[in-house]
Amino acid sequence: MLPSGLRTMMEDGSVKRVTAFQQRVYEAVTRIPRGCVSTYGLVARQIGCAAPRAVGQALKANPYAPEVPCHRVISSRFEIGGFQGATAGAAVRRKLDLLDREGVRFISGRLVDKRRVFKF
DNA sequence: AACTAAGTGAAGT
DNA sequence: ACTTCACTTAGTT
Repeated sequence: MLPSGLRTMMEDGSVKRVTAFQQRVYEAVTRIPRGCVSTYGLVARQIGCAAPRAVGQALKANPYAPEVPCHRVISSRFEIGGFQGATAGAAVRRKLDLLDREGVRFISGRLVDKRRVFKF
């Protein structure tokens, strides 16, 4: 059971439960500008968390897409990372497409221009 | 107790 | 430079 202050009513009437940790993750990710990316590790460091995997878990549960641009978070080795619960397949291709539309390119699974990494 | 959308370093190819 | 592999991390269920 979660604290009662951490509920969010969605437009369709459903209620999503968002933990304090998730709110910290979403707040940080919202600051990543269009055309840039960050990494799970950098987001974790930014919010004072030592476990980047926990950031991935929070983004997987992101109820605020696309307002919280979770597609702009990739792995520290400049690989694409996951999207909508998948680490491969159609969902990840959509993530690549979203980034491509913002001018962020990947070649053979790796981010081309490392200057696009937003350092907070 | 088990499971992660990860990170790191080490060792192999 | 690339690919595994083992180990670690901490938040959620």
